[in-house]
Amino acid sequence: MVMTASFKAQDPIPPASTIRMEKRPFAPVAIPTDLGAHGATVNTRRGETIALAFDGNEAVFVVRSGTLMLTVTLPHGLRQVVSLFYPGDLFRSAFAPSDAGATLSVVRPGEVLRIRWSAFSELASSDPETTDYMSSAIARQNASQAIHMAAVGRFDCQQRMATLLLELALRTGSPSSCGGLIFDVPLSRRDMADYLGLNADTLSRTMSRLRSSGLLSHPDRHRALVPDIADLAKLTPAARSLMALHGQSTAEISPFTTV
Amino acid sequence: MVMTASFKAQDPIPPASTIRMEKRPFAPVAIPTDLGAHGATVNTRRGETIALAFDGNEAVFVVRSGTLMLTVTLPHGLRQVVSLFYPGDLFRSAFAPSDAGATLSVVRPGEVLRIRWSAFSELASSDPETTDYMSSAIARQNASQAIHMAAVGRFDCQQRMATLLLELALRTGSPSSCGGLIFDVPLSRRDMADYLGLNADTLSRTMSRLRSSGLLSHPDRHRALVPDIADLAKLTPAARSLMALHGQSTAEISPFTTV
DNA sequence: TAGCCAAATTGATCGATATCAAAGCGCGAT
DNA sequence: ATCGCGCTTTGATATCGATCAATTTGGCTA
Repeated sequence: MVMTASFKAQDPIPPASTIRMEKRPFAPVAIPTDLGAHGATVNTRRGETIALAFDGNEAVFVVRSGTLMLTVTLPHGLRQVVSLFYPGDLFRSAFAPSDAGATLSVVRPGEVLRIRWSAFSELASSDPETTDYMSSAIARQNASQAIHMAAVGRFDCQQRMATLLLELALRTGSPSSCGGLIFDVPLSRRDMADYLGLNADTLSRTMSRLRSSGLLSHPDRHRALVPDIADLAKLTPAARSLMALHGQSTAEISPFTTV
Repeated sequence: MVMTASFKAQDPIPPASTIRMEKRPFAPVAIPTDLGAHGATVNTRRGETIALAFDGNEAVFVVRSGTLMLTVTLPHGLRQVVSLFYPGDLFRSAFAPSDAGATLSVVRPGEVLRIRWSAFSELASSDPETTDYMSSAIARQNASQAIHMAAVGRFDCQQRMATLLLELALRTGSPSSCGGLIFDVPLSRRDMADYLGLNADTLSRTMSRLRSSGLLSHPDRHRALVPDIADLAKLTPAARSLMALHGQSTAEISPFTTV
């Protein structure tokens, strides 16, 4: 039945209070265990490029471990890292734009499941577990992309840097023996800059500033140690959203004040 | 069967030629005609905010006509228009990030189908037409978002403006009686600026510059007339990608050179 | 261990865009 | 028709981040 519903018709510019979504944590839906039976398990190597199509077929990639990165390169060498894919994330070749020099590559080695799109979509329409997984993964990734968009479009250099670090910490961090959180920073400076829409020199400078203010230290080039994650969170306006998205109960990290 | 497939393992930085996706036009899949039977048809009014949840239920919105806009507003009043939804596009409430002041609002009046997520997902797993529609809409939108990301992250002011204008022209433009393409510009300057990650003043200035160079004229404030779309396309590095995405055969618009 | 190359850091300078402020214009309300 | 408010335009100035260039660091190979 079609009914012309009563929408919440409001003033052109509604009061802020009415426009917020209620808190809706993204309960992670696990990768179906038998998904591996429908495709190939691939051990990825750092720096490797993953072909988006194989045998002319579209594919779906499911990240079991490690991290992938989607990049577009437009004329004039304009390069943008569109998104990062962490364990549990899903990527379909058709998500990459045509004529945009899109590549999927490995920033952190791990295991990726590659499944023919035809096989995957068939499975998704017959197996509820796969359906749920796909829906929730896509929803979570879209929400994540929205935050990333806001960061690149609206944050200043330091806020962007803090956002990326917090994202990495939440996704792959683990408590360090000497207190604080330690995590891999698998991206090169250039990749980070291209992810954040910054110049690599500027990014390096910003990182040095964070380091010298004691928010962060580098045991080695591709690792970061954050003594107090709450201090880092204070630097990015997206802190609350990131925590809602990338998990860890807020309690683990609080108390902190969103700025 | 699990097989550890032979991936296209390449050098850390592969030659550009190997990393491009082959041209893969996004064949639009039409909105299933009987989808209306599963939800409510809503006539949207300009400026109206659409509640993302109703009765505490998640929903899916399918744009039949008009244009919607997803906005996030983070602390400090940082506002970003994340994406625009045109006819044929689909939005699920769970695509909006939590704790990010997300709103869905109407920039161009039209008709939107609102369906409970529970009903929609059930339908999607039983009706192949709906499954296909959902998959293809999401793929197309993701690809579009990737281009938008690159524009905001890497383009200068004029390139971003040209990108938006080309996007609008491709999506909603129609041939004008006096030659050229005419189309609605339903967004306010501020909304455009927030979409492109620019300051509204700067955007206005850029627009004036385009106008005075004859690439564009404004019959009225919310309309634009582009005498030669190819000239506009020359200004954005994303021209080819946009055309691949937002349709119209390239022939209609060529000859143009991508820059 | 030395040597080499790519990546990262750092400094100096420049420029594009943000910011601030003042008109100008359009549109709805009275 | 007039008024008044908000959106838009435009100018003057400030600033953050980009660019260019010179080192330094790190990692790999011989």
